[in-house]
Amino acid sequence: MSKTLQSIRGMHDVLPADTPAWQWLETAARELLAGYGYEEIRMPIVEQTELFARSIGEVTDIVEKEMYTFEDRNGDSLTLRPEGTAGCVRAGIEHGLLHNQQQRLWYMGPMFRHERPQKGRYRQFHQIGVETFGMDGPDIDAELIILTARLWRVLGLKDVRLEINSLGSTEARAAYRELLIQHFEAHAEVLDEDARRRLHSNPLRILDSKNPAMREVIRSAPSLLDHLDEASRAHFEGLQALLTAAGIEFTVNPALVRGLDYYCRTVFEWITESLGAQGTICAGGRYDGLVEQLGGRATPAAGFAMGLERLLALVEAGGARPPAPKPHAYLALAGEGTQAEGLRLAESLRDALPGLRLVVNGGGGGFKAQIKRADRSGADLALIIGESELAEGTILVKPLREAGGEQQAVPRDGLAEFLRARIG
RNA sequence: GUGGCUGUAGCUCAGGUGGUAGAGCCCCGGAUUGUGAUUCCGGUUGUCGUGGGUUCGAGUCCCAUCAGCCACCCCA
Repeated sequence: MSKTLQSIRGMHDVLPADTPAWQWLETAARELLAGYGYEEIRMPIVEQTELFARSIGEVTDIVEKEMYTFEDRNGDSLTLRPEGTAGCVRAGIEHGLLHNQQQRLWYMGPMFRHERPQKGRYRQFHQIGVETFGMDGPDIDAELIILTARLWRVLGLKDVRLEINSLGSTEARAAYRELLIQHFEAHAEVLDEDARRRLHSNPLRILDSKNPAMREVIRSAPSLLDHLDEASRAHFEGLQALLTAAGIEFTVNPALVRGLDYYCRTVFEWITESLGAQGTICAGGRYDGLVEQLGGRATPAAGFAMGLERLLALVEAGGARPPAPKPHAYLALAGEGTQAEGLRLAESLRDALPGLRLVVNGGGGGFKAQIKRADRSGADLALIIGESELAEGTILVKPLREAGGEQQAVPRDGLAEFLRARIG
């Protein structure tokens, strides 16, 4: 007795009913990124574990408990990528794309995190990542945000808002962190269990707490924005001016922190209220120190990633239905000798009409059944060859969608021309 | 990793207090010889997530396990 096999928890098949939506989203993103001069890069989905430990941060949740890590046959520790930036930087350093150059790159593909699945969160999920290198001004931060805003327009997304913040330089961020820990330690008696746990792992997130008992201690905490270094302050003000000039609405959220250690200065998140608890559809920021940290020459960098499952869920929630391509025609073949003739005809039609979407009946079946399949296929036309058409050298063309459409016999030699006018 | 809810035909779901399973949709066939989506008639479909236990007997009770959904945590 064989047990039925199923997919791994949190890893889902994308079925034919859903692939049109995926392709629509992917195509929209691809075209938009090309329009801004971004080039695609493709990396392996497996990297040395050390790469992620060194980039994302040893004490982050991702590295501590969410990675799919395993031993290669030769004993190396490998990991299924939990995000794309690390691999992209590694590839850029390895192939000399970054030193003294400007790059605008993007990639798309699956990422893996061993988390408890819930709405908008899966163990295998898909991201489009965009990374820029060699540009240190707020202009490129603004470009990244502006292009995502355009993508939302293309996709018809409405319920999204932008939050931005600045973490300051790596040094300023570390100094502020210490200040914050001191502040909360001084008021340890009012901290709840969550906050105590986060005090040393992620003190900035305590600012996010909704616990009313902690409202006062949070309000009186030092603000990150008051402790920015001068250069970061200028950078952040520059970004805000550029966004305003571009007509992009945003709110500054001083509590916005990204979970990955490598971020500095600008961070941003696109958030929706329409998806439940997992409302971040796109997030990113600047990571000027990462390239050097991974062994390259110091190179300014900024980027973001968007979650495709979440984007698609949002498109769905908004009621938009990406179109599924239907066949133009369905070829029904009933009777002696019609199969060979049908296949030959189909190939000659494909030669003459490269964009033609034509389904040839397979698996036999009676006349009635084949017409029925033609209807089910969604095709506009049924092309019918029975024994009498075979003898006459004609094809019966039957409109399936247009009201009052009459079927007509078309000579075989004229069929391609006849169809040409009817396919987009 | 923690918690709540759920798991019956391909799909959506019924199955009071235990007595070995149903509906709709879908699919297939038929309603005069070669014509779909409507109508009528007929038909197929299940180891009731899995494994134990209680019982004369469990879809129905108990335990475990797997999976899904939602929330916490964290994040795209």
